[in-house]
Amino acid sequence: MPRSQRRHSGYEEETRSTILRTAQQLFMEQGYRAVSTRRIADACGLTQPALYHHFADKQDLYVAVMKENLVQTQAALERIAHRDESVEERLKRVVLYLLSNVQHDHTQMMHDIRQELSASSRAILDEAFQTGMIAPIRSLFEEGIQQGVLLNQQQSGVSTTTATHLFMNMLSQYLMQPTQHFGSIQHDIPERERAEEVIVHIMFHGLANVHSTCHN
Amino acid sequence: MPRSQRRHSGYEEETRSTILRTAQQLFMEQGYRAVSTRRIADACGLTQPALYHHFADKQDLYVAVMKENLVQTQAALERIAHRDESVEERLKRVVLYLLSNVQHDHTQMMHDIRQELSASSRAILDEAFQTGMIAPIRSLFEEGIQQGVLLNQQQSGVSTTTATHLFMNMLSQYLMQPTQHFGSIQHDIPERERAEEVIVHIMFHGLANVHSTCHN
DNA sequence: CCTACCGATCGGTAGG
DNA sequence: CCTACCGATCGGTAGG
Repeated sequence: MPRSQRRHSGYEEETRSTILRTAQQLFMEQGYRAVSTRRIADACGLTQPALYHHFADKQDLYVAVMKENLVQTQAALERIAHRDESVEERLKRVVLYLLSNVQHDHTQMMHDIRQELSASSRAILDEAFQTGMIAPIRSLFEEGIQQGVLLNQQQSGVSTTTATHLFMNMLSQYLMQPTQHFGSIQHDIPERERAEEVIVHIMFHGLANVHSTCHN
Repeated sequence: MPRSQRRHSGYEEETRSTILRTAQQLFMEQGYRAVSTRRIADACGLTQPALYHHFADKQDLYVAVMKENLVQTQAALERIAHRDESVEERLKRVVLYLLSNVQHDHTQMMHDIRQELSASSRAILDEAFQTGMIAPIRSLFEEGIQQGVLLNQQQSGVSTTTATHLFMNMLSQYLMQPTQHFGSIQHDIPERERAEEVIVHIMFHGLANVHSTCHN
């Protein structure tokens, strides 16, 4: 349907969602500080002051972007969690989802939230991050423990929360923006397609040779 | 010994090393873009233009900081690698060293190198990073394979380079700057003191319950 | 949603 | 190593 048939408020909503979508991509790629409000506006075909009709300030826009991102992520992760598959299989799906749909490096997001935002914005995004990403993944680890396929904290010394953070940290390697030619580092990450196998395998079985460690 | 007894060139060297030390700490904590040259100068008790007597520009300072950092890291890691201990034990020492002495979040450094620097600075630091951090840790993984305690790439599907990057990524969780009150996230990372046990344990043995997975 | 503009701050230079 | 200053860019506002 052509844009000219929409009402004015429809225009506003469409513009707002364009800004959100554009800003999300830029913030994900480059982080809060490196993305100026003018670059966001340019990418939307707007002037920079126009952004301030839709969002109070840059922080407000960033918070809105991240909240929407995390709400979508939560829905997707809970859909994955309810599949009738093994915990291991579902964690692989989580990796695949996060790599393809949530391209935001989780350590960069944590850095931005902690270093660039006010205490109130920080509190809002902390909540959304816990609920939208940490909790759904952590419950997969907890389910693995209850099923007896994963060691509990007394046995392994690792809480499900720590396991979740470590799990997500392992993703960041595959989320970094490739650059024109970063020499050997880029060349040294050839297994992008099998990231879910690698990460979940290490998380479950590690790299030890069982013939030398399993029978002690 | 009082400063007034030093020669002029001694002054210059001392100032240069003060700048390097100060800038290192600030860049580590906050990243390239968030640290202005004026803040570095202020922290050194200098005016901002004085920095340009010692370094061509901000990038040049950043490169010098990181190169020095990586040279020290390489020396320390190679000392650890030559100890007469198991690969597992030496990897724990690597974790402890990196957490206490190289407080720079490795994903933040990669981000800065890729996003903020010119191609030539990028090439220089890529080289230093490969030589100073990746290579020493990777050779520990390779030694583990040769000793038969770790699976090789054919067996695990994970190259030693990938293992090294994942290993370092797991550190970032413990390297993030704590903030005044970041709610549950800060509270959810209580095992800072045992980071080396947790990380190396997962890297070797994973979290699977061996009674349900080892005999398949 | 635009034009026009603000003060602040950035990296960097001139000149001594 | 300083003072003084540059153009560029930042986030944000005024006024329509």
